[in-house]
Amino acid sequence: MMLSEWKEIFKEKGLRWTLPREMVLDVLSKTSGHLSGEDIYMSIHQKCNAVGLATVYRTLELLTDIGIVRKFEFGDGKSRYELVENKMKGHHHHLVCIRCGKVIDYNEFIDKDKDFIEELEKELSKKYKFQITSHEVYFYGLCQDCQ
Amino acid sequence: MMLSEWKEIFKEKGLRWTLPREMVLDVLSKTSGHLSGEDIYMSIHQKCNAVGLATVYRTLELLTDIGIVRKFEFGDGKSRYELVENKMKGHHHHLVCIRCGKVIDYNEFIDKDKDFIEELEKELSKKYKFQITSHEVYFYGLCQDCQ
DNA sequence: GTAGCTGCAAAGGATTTGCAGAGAA
DNA sequence: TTCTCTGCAAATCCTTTGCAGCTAC
Repeated sequence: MMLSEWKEIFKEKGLRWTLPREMVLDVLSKTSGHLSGEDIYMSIHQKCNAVGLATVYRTLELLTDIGIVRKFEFGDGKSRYELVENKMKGHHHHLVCIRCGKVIDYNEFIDKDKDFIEELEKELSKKYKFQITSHEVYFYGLCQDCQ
Repeated sequence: MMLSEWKEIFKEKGLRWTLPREMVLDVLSKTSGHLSGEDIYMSIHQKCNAVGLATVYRTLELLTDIGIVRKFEFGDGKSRYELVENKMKGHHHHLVCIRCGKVIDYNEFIDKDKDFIEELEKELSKKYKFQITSHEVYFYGLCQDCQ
């Protein structure tokens, strides 16, 4: 997605288009994801030290609320943020290294995956009367370097 | 598992069997899981106010390290703890309500699940040279009460 | 002009750590 | 006795909030 499109979304929702918001989106769109609030703040700060950490968090919360960004927890106490639009939209499957913390989003086997998960989702919805909106799959272990 | 077995494990590892450790294990073994550090501390405190919160956390970390307890993150900033031995050993599939935070561990469809996940695990291991030790599946949505 | 945003600093909540004393082995 | 554990309080880490000033519209 391009700046102009995000701007449009903000306008529709009556939100203001500001420098901090633009910069947060810029950082998120230029990385593969898995960035913490601090990461994003640091990245912005390198170019311009006029944006505060609190604003970064406030912006991330806003973006999460309006569905542009997705928040993850990988188990180290920090939240991670990623643009929803990214490649595997709606499909969040991760390999997490329990030693170094590296996270790989795998995109192989996704089709097989998808069919399976979708059916499971349907069955679970029925069984537990849950209105399911998303899912995440994590595999934990040691990456090649840490074995 | 019974107290005497845990005691045995502690002995083997040269760890001491103490009141706080016994009480943490007692609480964990008497609930279905998904307890936060605070929950466990409170639960212990009702019977005996001689155990500190820090000790509860230290004990949970120890139990996690030696593999008796498993730590989860459901996205609300608190860690949750659960005995590894519990029913669906090694199979951690959850339905999380994004409004009220309720978590259901589903145990239907586990067999179908299991085969699928195991095969996927094998393929991912090969492809990414990851030594996978565990996995977790989360479905997020609204529970019956919150819809 | 006027909400909505912002930066800063202070507050908050969960978890960890330092330390001297307590208590398993 | 010895060395691990413990409680307490203080510290830390990530995140949120209060507030007065700023700025997009």
